[in-house]
Amino acid sequence: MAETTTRVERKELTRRAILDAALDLSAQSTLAALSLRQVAKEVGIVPTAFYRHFDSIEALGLALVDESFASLRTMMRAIRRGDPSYADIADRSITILVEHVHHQRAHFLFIARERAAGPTAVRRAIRQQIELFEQELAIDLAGLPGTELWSAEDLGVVSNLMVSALVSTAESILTVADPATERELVARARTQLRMVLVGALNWRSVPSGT
Amino acid sequence: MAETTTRVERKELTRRAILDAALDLSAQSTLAALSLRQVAKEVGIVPTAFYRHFDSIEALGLALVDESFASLRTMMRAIRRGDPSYADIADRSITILVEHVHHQRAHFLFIARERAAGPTAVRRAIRQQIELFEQELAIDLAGLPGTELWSAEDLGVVSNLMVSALVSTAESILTVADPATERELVARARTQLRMVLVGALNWRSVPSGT
DNA sequence: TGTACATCAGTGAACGCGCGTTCACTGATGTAC
DNA sequence: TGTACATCAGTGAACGCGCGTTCACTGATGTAC
Repeated sequence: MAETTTRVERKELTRRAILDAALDLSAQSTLAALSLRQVAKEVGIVPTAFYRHFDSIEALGLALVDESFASLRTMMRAIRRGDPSYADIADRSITILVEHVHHQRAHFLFIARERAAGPTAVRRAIRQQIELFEQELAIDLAGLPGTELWSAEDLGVVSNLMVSALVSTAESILTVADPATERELVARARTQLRMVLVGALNWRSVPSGT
Repeated sequence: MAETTTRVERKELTRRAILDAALDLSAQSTLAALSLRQVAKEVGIVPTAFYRHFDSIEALGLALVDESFASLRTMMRAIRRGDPSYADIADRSITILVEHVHHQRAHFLFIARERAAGPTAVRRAIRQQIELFEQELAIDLAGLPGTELWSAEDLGVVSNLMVSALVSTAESILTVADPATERELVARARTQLRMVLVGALNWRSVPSGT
């Protein structure tokens, strides 16, 4: 029963517990409606001890944004690995997205929610991260065969559309419970990403009125 | 200075004032963080008078969902009018969307926010309305030349993708202040909708591995 | 190794405040006759 | 048209509660010597 942890380690444990509790509790409505006292109670500390770790709920929210996108970046790297053809990049993106949505469910729920409803600083941080995500996807697209002549503008248009579809798919997956519906969603998302790539490769050659 | 309004008319005026105040005040964070007392204060009535009009803030929220989508349906009808070619339907959809986002800004902000963060009943109501919107778009698509052989499934995939892009565009427009950036967003959205249509018309003919 | 002092995560009382909701009420408007 | 009664939107006091934040504190852990 000897104490095996240092003071620094125990502080970090409490910090983690606060982050986890906030992620959990904010799911019931939103960060904006979450009280410091609820979090403290859930963690099992006195309300004032909260201040040893964060200045405010908003500051806590920014830390959660960082955490959530760290897991997204891991996902991005997984998609980028390997040597994907066009069909691959659609398949791989969706497969890995679905896997991460399940594995990091709380983080994805948090982002989906606070993107639109969080405190201003939190919303801004999330938008920045999604833009970054889009830019990285544009770089990936630039490495694919057939895109050599695309402008930076073209790449941006396509990656933005793909990210919109991915965000929308992730949000849909978060709201469905049964696996059958989810499989349909996933199949639809796969088709959509392929359509976007096909459309992007063809659209300049199509007369504007047809 | 004679009273020219009936009791019923005055009650309706107060109800409107409550809805407008809630739409306005909830923009500062979200419906979940909005108090009945704030609304009452803004309207200029005593907190308890709120109950003469709504059972709770959540009930008020559902009324706002109805209102917001009524304006969206007006938009849909505007898009559906006329005899659009493919190029037209993309142009017209974006033009009318942008116009309505400006004109009904508060309603669009409300939907964007509460879709992810509102009380459960409010979220569900919003999702239902967006699905309805998608289904109506699928019907419109079915009337366009070139889609005769598409299955209901195909129509659903395309309309879902288009609605995702439109929702994303509307949300982006709501967050940008300067007209130049907005013009870029609009141009991008136009290109995206055309790409989707081009992709949808071509994708079956493309070998899956290319 | 032992001692004296510093650090600091967590405590607990206290504060003033805004919250949703109850209740009995008021008085202008509406209605029946 | 005039009167007596019913309706009901809005009032105002009161309630118990959870909120964020302040403050002085405790006592285990860490550090200097």
